[in-house]
Amino acid sequence: MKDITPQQNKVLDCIKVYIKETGFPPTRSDICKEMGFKSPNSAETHLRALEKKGFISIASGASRGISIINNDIKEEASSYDSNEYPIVGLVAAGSPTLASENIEKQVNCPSNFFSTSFDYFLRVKGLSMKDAGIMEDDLIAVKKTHDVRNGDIVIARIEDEVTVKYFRKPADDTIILEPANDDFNDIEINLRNEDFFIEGKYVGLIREN
Amino acid sequence: MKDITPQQNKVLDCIKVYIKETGFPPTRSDICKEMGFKSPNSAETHLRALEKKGFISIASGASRGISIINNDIKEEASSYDSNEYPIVGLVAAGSPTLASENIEKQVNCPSNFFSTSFDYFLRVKGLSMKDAGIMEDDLIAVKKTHDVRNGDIVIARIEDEVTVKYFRKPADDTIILEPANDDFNDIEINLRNEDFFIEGKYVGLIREN
DNA sequence: TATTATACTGTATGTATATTCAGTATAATA
DNA sequence: TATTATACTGAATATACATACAGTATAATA
Repeated sequence: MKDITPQQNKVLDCIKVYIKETGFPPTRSDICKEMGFKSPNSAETHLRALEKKGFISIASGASRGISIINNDIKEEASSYDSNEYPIVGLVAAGSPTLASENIEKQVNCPSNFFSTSFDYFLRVKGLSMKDAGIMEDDLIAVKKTHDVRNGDIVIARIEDEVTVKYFRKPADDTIILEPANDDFNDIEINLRNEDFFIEGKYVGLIREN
Repeated sequence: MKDITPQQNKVLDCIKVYIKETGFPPTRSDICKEMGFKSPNSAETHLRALEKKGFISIASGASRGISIINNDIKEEASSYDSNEYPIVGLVAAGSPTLASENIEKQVNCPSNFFSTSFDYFLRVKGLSMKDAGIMEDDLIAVKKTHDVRNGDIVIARIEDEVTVKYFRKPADDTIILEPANDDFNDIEINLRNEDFFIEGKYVGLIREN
């Protein structure tokens, strides 16, 4: 797949949208209307460029004979609004969370399952968030982000250990991670001394019984 | 959706195949070739019949302006091993659990999502099962069954009220429903006096945050 | 410097295509 | 019995559409 120019990309998008909305591809004239061109040849030349670069195929002589060449498997999956998500189990110390050796298995789940999109499931160890209804072996849907607020339940990494806790930041250089269980104590982190990293945010939960 | 004749079904299939193979819909003439007709009007009348019956839509004046109307969600979903499950909200007293007035919405979820198959989601009210990690507004995956054992979490109906509790049957005519919260008391049911019914069994949980 | 790719306008044309009209025939309703 | 739906052939036609040709202009290569 060769490089596509911004304008050609617009034309390609406009074709995709047209097909999605009508069920059939546009004519040169339709593309002109959508793109604001005044000559059908503007559309024609863009189409030939897109064809040459392998993004579409054009059936000769046929009207509306444009078809999108789809070598993007991801997009296909998203059109059914469903994806495979990894379940991350016991995270090995020092290895990246989503490294293949940490992935327990993949599960199929609609991508819009929770109100917020998410990136993977984390299997919970321990009962430190018991009072928030998060139990041992539950699957937490995690959205990879650094944008967390006070009160959010976050997935954090301190040194080499991954933990799930309430997030609170009372000062610029201090973070407090609070468990939801009286048997556990708050964890106070001094950002100047400790290796601390926010892996993501808790956006949903699944429990298999 | 009205009845479709065998011949109309063949035409509809041939349109679907054509779109799948070329990326755009056929002309009347294309349909004739595929079906062996000798007049474009044969295709035209079939198209108009299919349009009238709601299987396709035809854009007036546009070439290849046929689009398939897809109202068969089940078939699409099942091929991805996925189904629509109802979320049952506040169950109106006296009405059957799955009556349409109780269904909050339908959610798409793979049918093998939990280790046990299930029939619907119930939205939890109250905190009586808090210590079992079941919180207010959680969605419980419920399997309709009467086969419940001591220690199972069951969805039960006492008189006109639906409740989620631990199940225990100490004697043939007695059932005890135990909450998982010290603020609540056990419910003891005498089967000879009370109207009691097991709606199903808790097999999984989903929480949207 | 010449060439090529991009990015357009504007006109023209043959044909691809939808669509109507005129028939024929059969089976199922009213 | 008349009507309507199905299932076709065959011909005619206006127009929807692809596509080629003639330009203009800019930026990027060779």
